[in-house]
Amino acid sequence: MGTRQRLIDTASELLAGEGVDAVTLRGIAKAAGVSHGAPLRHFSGRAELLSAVATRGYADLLARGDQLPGSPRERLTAACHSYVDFALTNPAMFELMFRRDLVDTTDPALSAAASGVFDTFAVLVAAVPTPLARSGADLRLVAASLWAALHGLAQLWLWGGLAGASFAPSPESALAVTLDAYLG
Amino acid sequence: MGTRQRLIDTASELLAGEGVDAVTLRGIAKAAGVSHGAPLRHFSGRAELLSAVATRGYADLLARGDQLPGSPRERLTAACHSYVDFALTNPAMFELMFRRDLVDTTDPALSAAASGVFDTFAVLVAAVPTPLARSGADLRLVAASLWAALHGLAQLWLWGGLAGASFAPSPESALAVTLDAYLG
DNA sequence: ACCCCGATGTAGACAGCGTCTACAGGAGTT
DNA sequence: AACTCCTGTAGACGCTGTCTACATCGGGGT
Repeated sequence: MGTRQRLIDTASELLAGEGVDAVTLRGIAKAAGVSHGAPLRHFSGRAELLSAVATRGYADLLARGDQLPGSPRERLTAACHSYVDFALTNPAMFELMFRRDLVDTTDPALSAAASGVFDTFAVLVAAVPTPLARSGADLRLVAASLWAALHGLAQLWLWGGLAGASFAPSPESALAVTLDAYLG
Repeated sequence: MGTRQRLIDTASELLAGEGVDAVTLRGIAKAAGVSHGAPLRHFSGRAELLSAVATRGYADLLARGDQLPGSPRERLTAACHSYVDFALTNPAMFELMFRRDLVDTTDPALSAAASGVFDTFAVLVAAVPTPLARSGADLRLVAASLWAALHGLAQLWLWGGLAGASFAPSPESALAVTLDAYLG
């Protein structure tokens, strides 16, 4: 296996195990058994390496939402659950994927992977006759709005702010309310 | 004015002007005209200083949603618009407020300010007979879900991902769809 | 066979960062 | 007057990302 791929793998493991702060170029190099300058032979800098990691994160996320069984409505609800579940299961990867300061937002592979996720989700939304769709709303706008709702749910949950004093909802119960709002 | 308050003010200006990455202890100290070690006489570390800045951010946000005129429904929609508008107008502050790695999440003043925002929002939601409320959903759960939807909208917009190829919605149009989903 | 050159990896250096420690002055108390 | 706490300064340390100089090695052209 090439050093480049080994660096990406090592970074992914470090990310999942130690969190996003622990993913430093020098730490990755040490964990991969190379010198601290070796990563710069394969990536222009930290942002480019992390972009490669985040790109694989989007690919993993897409693989979850793709080819789900069931009716259009079932597939959409399954995709929504899957999105939140991905974030809660891989919090560090989820954070990296949406941290503009850590990745190279101009990376074509990264933006392609990200758009792939949204496009697939938009197709799922378009196949379900939601109340919003019946009222004539733009379907891509509905998809963006629902995606944002799921995204905010995951983000706020990871942030820890949804559990206030004397109020500790589960992510599932909040997600159920969200899906109720959109799917009727 | 005391040095402590001057440091908070300087950090806020630096945050708004240069972004969250530029808010370094040494940079704040230089901008405030003190030595690089002076901030540590007033704050235990960077996290505590940034927590004070974020606390004021929550206070500013709360001031926007408080005492809005009109009917309960009008006040809720105004608060929703206000939340997204705050994020889009103060992107660096908004990012800082939800960056757990930058602030001290155990700071009592910070968590109190954050809960104040959510509690105020929850009161606004409880005063409006939404379709979800009529169907018997927990009102605090509805508030959390709607808050998450607004939050995700702001976050994804700042992230830049809502504008895909051949699809460039405005934040307002996406927000309108979101409000439609929750308020019917 | 030889040479050369590009690719790959190493080691050292540099500036910037947060944080710790030693030191200096100044204000207030006893 | 002496002592103590508060505030500020200056230097140091280890960490980071990144740059540069140098070594090594393998394949292609003469």
